[in-house]
Amino acid sequence: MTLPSNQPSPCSESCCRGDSTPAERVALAVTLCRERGARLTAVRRQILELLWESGRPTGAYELIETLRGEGLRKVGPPTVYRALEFLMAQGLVSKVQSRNAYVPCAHPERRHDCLFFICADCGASAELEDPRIEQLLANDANDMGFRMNRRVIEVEGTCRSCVAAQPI
Amino acid sequence: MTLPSNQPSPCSESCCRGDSTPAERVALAVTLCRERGARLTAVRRQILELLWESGRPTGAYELIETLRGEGLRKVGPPTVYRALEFLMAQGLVSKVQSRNAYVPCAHPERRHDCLFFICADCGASAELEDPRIEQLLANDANDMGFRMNRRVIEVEGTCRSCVAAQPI
DNA sequence: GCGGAAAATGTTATAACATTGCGTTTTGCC
DNA sequence: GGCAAAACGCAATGTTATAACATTTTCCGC
Repeated sequence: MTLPSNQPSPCSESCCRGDSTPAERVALAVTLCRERGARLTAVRRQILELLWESGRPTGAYELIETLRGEGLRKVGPPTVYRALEFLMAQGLVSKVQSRNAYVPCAHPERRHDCLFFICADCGASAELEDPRIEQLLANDANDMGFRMNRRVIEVEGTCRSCVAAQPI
Repeated sequence: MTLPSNQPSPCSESCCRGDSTPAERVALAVTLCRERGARLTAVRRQILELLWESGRPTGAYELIETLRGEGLRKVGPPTVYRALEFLMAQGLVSKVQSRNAYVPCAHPERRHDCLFFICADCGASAELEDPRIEQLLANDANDMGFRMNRRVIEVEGTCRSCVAAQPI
């Protein structure tokens, strides 16, 4: 499958691997980490799994609650934050800065910053890639003599299904 | 002055009102608020002033410190957060989500979300407007049936002068 | 000016998010 | 098996933000 490189590609929708199960997502993560010689330990894997199952940006303390509830584990904040740090370093998870929450990344095999559309109504988030925006940002940075590292793009609004469900 | 509408316009640089003093910035804010029937009270004005004087994204608690230091006031967090909320509602200030910090806006007269370039080295931030990026985001949102409200775009990197100052 | 409503601010406490420091356990490797 | 490095558990604490309620200030019609 080859996409024209100047088109945006939605990544949490029905295309891409949008229909993959959390288990499949985690399996991919396991493979990637093995290839990279990175250690996807039990806690780390569990947290990634929870994020995929959650389906929306999830806070660190919410993850702690869930872990404590489901397991026998006694996890503290540092454990979770360290795991999230690892997952972010591997490109498996991204932080939604405007919500202090974390989402799993649809394309961990490619290293890129994510672009998120977050529904204020249902809380769901969709990941998108739009190389045209990347390009413009890169150009703007270049024009200013600015050397770009990371970038955050987050759009807040109402998703299709919540718009549809709304009263006039 | 008429700018071609499809060009990005840097707003904390030497163009735009980049050479305005904090006092001039505050004066503009006073005018705008008067026009709008919004009350730019003492605390609110002071905080806006501090932000302009600071020259970099500044945290709420840092503002509290400074206010306590310079004045006789006994300001608590709620006071500052309420003031920031007001200033943001008026488009006078914007929050840098990736830093939990606040910056004054170069163009309070126009209502728009800001795009920031933040130097990881010196902490300075530059505001930019790029209608082309806005347009692409709007199109992407539209394609997904997503109704867009707010958006956050923050680029982290190294600014021109810090790049220049760096060892090879 | 005066009284009442609305807005803004002060005050205390607490919620929510994140990190430090240090000791213990697990893992990879020779 | 033994060692070093990495990961984890744990307690405390730091940082950012808000809730709830009392008090003060401002606006506005009279």
